[in-house]
Order: sequence, then C-alpha cells, then structure tokens
Amino acid sequence: MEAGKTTPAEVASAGGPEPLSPPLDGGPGSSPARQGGRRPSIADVASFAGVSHQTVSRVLNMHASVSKPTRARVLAAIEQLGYRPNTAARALASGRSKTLGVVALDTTLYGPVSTLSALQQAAQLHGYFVSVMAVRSIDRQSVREAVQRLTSQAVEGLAIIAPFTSAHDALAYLPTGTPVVAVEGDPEADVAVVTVDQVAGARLATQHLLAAGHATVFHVAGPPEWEEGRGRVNGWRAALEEAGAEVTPPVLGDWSARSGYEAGQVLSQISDATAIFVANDHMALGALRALHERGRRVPEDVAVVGFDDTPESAYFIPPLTTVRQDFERVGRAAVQLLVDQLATGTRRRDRVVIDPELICRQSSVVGGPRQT
Amino acid sequence: MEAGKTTPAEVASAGGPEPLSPPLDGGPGSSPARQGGRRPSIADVASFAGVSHQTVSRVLNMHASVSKPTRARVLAAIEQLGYRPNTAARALASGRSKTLGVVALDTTLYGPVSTLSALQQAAQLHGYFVSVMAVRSIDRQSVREAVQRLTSQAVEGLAIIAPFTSAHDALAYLPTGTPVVAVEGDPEADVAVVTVDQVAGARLATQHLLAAGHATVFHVAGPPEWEEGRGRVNGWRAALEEAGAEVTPPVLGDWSARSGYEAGQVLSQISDATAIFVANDHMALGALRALHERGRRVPEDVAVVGFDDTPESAYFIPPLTTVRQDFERVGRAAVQLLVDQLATGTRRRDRVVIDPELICRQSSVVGGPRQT
DNA sequence: GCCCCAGATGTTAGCGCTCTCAGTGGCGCG
DNA sequence: CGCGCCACTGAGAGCGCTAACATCTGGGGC
Repeated sequence: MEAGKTTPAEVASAGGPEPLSPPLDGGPGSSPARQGGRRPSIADVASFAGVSHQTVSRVLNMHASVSKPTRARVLAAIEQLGYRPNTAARALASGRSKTLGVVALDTTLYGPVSTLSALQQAAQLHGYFVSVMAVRSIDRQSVREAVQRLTSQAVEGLAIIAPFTSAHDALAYLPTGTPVVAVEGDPEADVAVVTVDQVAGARLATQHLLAAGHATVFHVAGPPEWEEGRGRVNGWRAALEEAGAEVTPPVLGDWSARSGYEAGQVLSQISDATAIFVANDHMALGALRALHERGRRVPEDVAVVGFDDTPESAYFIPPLTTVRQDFERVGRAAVQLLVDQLATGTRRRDRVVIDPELICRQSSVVGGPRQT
Repeated sequence: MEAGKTTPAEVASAGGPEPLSPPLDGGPGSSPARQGGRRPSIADVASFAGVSHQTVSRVLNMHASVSKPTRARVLAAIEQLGYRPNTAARALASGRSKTLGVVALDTTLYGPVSTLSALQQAAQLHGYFVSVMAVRSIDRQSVREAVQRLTSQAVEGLAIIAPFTSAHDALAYLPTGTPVVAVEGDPEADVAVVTVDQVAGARLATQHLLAAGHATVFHVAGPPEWEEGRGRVNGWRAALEEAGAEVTPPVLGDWSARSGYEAGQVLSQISDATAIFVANDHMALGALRALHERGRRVPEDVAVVGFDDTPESAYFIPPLTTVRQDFERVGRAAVQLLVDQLATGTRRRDRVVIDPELICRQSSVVGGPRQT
C-alpha cells in the first residue's frame, strides 16, 4: 500500500541547483510512475523524501526557510511520484481557491469572446484558474444564480464581462469583500471597471467621416442595454454636436449582421445618408450588403465605418474602416485589477480606460489605403 | 458566534409541498441573511434546523429516506441562512468535483467557440462546472501542462476540443479511468469521439458545385494539422473522383480571411477555376474579396461554397452558400458521452457523428435564392 | 560557557463535507 | 408478545491540504 521507504538522498543531490519554478508547471520529463490506485498525496511525497508533510507543503508554496538540499530532495520526490497538488484540498484548507469567476452575457460575440480568451490567458499567467458562467439574460434571477454557483466554488474574484447596468446586483450575492471588476461596465458602477473608451472611439469614427467632408453622419446603434452601445451613441452624438452637424435618430440594431442589413436597407433610401457609423463590424457587414444591393457604392456614394476590427473586417467588400479595441489589454487589465485587490485585500473602484484606435481602410475614403 | 438555536419547525411546516429541486439553483427570493463573518456551513444549517449535519447532507444530495417534514425543515434553514455548499469540501470528501475539463486549441475561432459555448451550457444542465484550459499549440508539452492542471482540479471527465491527431497524448497524463471525449478528433482515436461528418459535408458542397455544371471544383483547404481540414479535403476529393472530375492540388490556408484572400488571388488567375470549395467561411470571405478585386464575378464567373455557416455568412457579397455544422449538438453530445461514461464508470469508444447540412445561397448558383 | 535567537523542521488541528456504521422507533408476522 | 425488519436519523472518521504552534538545532554576544 505504501510507497517505497527508500530515501533517495543520492538521487536528489545529483539534481544540481534547482530552479525556483512553481511546481504547477510540471518539471521536465516527469513520467508519472503510476503505482498505487490512488494519486500520490503530500504524505507519500513526504515519506518518500524522508521529511514531514509540512516541509513538502512549504516547498510547494515556496515558503522561505527550507534548506536547499531538502528542497531538492522534495522536488525530486514530487517528480518521481508524479505528484500533483489537490486543488480542492488546498482550497478547503486555505480558503483560497486560486480561481477567478467570470459572468458573461453572450460568449459567442466577438468582443466578449476575445476578452474572455485574453482574460483566461492572463489569469493562467498569474496562476489562477477561471470559471466561466454564461447567462442568457441580465435579469436579476440569472445573475444571482450565476454568482451563487461561482460563490459555491469560492472564487476569489469576479469579473463581469457583460454590459450590466447593474454589476451592482452581483455584489449582493457575493461574500463581502470579494474583489469585483466590471469589464465594459457602467463607469458609474461601484466597483472597479476596465473599459475601452467607447465614447472616444465613436468620436474618432465620426470625426473621421466629418473630416472627409460629409455634412453629417448617420448611426446604426447597438442595443441600448449594452454599455458599449450607449457609449458609442454618446461619442457619435458629441462629435456631431461639436461640429454643429445635424443629429439624426440612430437606427437600432442588435449587433448581428442581420440587423445591420436591415438598418442598411433603411438608410440606403435616405439620399442624405452619405456617411454611416455602424456600432460594430458585423452589423457593418450587413449594412455593406444592403447598400450594395441598392446600388449605393461604398465609399463613393456612402462612407461606412465600423467598430471592433475583427480579423475579417479587412476583407469585407470594400475593406472596412473601423475602430480597433484591444481586447487583449482589456483582459489583462481585468485580471491585474483583480489580483491587485486580492493582494491588498481591499475592494477598490479603480478605473482602467483603454484607448481605441481608428483603422482606416477603403470603406470610408474614396481612394483610401489599398490594404491593411 | 453560533447561529440562533430556535428550531423553526412551524415556519417549515408552513412550506407546503416541497419541490424536489436541487438546492443549487437557489430557491425563490432567498436573501442571504449575512450575519457572522464566515459563510454558513452545513453544521450551521443542521443546528438551525435541529437535525444532524448528516441529515442536511442527505437533503443536499437528494438521498432517499429523509422524511418530508425533516426535509422541509432543512430546506427552510438553508434558505434562511443563505447557505451554499462548499464545492471544494465536497470534492475533497467525495472525490467527485462535478467539473469537466476542456482542452481547446484556439478559443477564438468560430467553430471551437461555438462548441465550447454549447458544451458549457450542456454541462451546466447536468450540474457540472467546466474548466477550460487553452493551449497555444498541440505539442506534447502544452497538452501535458494543460491536462495536469486540469488533473490537479480533479476533473471527472475531459473534452478535447482540438484537432489532436494525438488526443492520445492526453491520456498518458490523466488518472486511469477518467472519461475522455475528443471533439472533432481523429476518428481512429482510442477514445470517444463526437464529430461532424466533415467528409460528408465536403462531399455535399462539392457535389452541389458539380451538379451546377462545373467541370471540376478547386479547394482552399484548412491547415492539415486540423482533423476538420483533412476531412474536408477527403470529402472533396472523393466527390471529384466519384464524378470522374479532375483533382487539382488544394491551396492551403490557415482558416483566416487573410489566407483565404491569398488563396483567392491565386485561384482568380486560373481561368479553369470556375468553382471553389473553401474549407471555412472566413477564408471564403477573403476569397470573395480577392475574386471581386480581380473582376471575377461570383457566382457568374466563379461559384464559391464555404463551410461553417457563421451568422455573418448570409451577408457576404454575395451571400455565401455553405455547409452548416450544428455545434450546439456537438457540445451537447460531448457532455452526454462524458456523463454516460461517468455513470457507467467505464471509458468507452463511442462515436457520435453529426450530419452537416448544405445551405444554398447566391454565391454558388446564378440566380440562386435571394435570401436566407 | 551561557543564553538567546533565528533558521529549519515536525506536530497538531482543523477547513466543510461525505461516507460507513450504528442506532432509534414503529410495525408486521409468527 | 417478541422477534426482526424497515424507514429514518445520528455519530465518527477521514478526504489532502494549510496554518498555527511546537521543537530542535547551531552560532554569536556577553
């Protein structure tokens, strides 16, 4: 039943200077010497290395005051046995789960997916796991259930990748003190927020079109429930007002190409509509199709600018001028904020605002850049 | 320190007939009466309900033989206290983590994202959490690390959403007996596999073009490392051979619109290329752009068929004929397979093959359907 | 030479839950 | 009327780990 009692002191000493690498990333060439039926525990490692389990624990957690040779011996034993710490036991004993929770609204949309992906990567780098809870809608009921499931997993921090006007709701169901960060959330929220400056991005797009000589710019908006949608409307409106241009009522879409297509059909019949700022690239695609069908040339008759810069946007017909959001940075920042709060043990209201960037392609300017 | 000792027997009896719902989804209107500093444990619930902790556990796990009134009393106490079971403790004690692990290659690509999303939903329905581990590449090192991290979380089953020629590798680092399912994996793999019939899909697309009168069909292929890519090549080739049509060497792409664009540039110069089957819709978008630039009309001069049916594909110029994959079903099936294996306690080699569907739009047939 | 302290290690309790094994009491049956 | 059996409940022992608290060295200050 018991692992061998031989103390492989010699083997260990042959190990040379040990790298201080966290054991989680698995040393080189560890082939699990699967012997018993049960996975090896810290006790097995301890007895194999001829130390107490606590010393093993100390090595695992990189606590100071373990002598070099002992550490080496333990590390060797871990490798030998193919030991992996048991996350559940660790979480139970320490109260820390090394897990960040994420509540996301639509995990198939380009923005959320990109953010989630980046967030996951960043978390991994910090040694955290990520547990995602997708919700269908942002009503209280769904949010509560998601947060409670996450809570039962004892997540240490929570990221809300969703346009909650009420990330606030989540707080109510969370143990006091759990750090929270709202991604693309309400700037007024009572929690930390990471956000791309939607207003600035929309302004960039609108000003770009205005500068090209258009009298005004029409807008195909995202759903008003989404903070991003509202921000883009605001930026667009602000730019128009600053320029003294007429503000036409925005056409509402739902982020989908279909809704963009429908909006495009409407706008293609308005001869004044020579410039359109569409709130995301997928809707812009639909709009492009509608304009094409109606024989309105882009950019000659109508200039179009999108938002997001999906990898496909450069290959639309014509290539789409758009506003790029650095979701990579958003994800990283969100994790950083969470980790910081975790470290200081305080829930804070930090703000990280990431500047978007205008990517000029042919859909907005006659004779524009040939390729990006 | 202790929660109130009052036994709310009366309150409980007023509850009426209790629904047998699993407590995880949180009963109606439970407002956590956050009192102590610590979250309530099973012991708190027990003493509040005036029963032993074990009885509470039985209620939680829906073990039989708990009398109706007792169950009601416990449920009421749970509600009162806002109790949530501690996942870590449960996992530690039972050895079951209620978590499924997922190893995915590229969590931003349309297919994987859709599958992952569906899988997550399905898992949730079965009461499972999902822990996703994204890997950058499919080399042994990355796979091992991912699997080991998942192992340390004691995942009960593993889904590999990645074109591993070697899902096999994963097995080596997994505790013996852990159920595994490869999604879109090698059909020869030694584990359960859920897959869309790529060969059939490609055949559908190719035959469709052949039927429209084209002498042969050119192919823009996906990366050969991806099982999907290979399957589509095979189906395409088979259809051509069956029809006695010439098989031209496929042009390789990497799923991106950019690579599709480049392939399109090449093919647009081949006057024989009057029909192109592109291995996914994003590449098809690029190809469409390239053809457009070269003045080759679609579908009049060149017919194009894609694969995937992304929500945007109906809004390409022209709308793209493509092969739809039901990722929803793929995700559900993967979870089902895992759950079945878990239930029977055996690792099996089931095969679930999902039929793709050809969606006809204007890119392939002159005067084709006007809209889908 | 003694004490004290700090570095290095071991010991002892739990963390919150599930499991196994024992009880209870009531009731049918011989 | 007593036996066993069933439906229900409770007590105790861990799951594998961390965290506080011992303990045990040795080396320097006086």
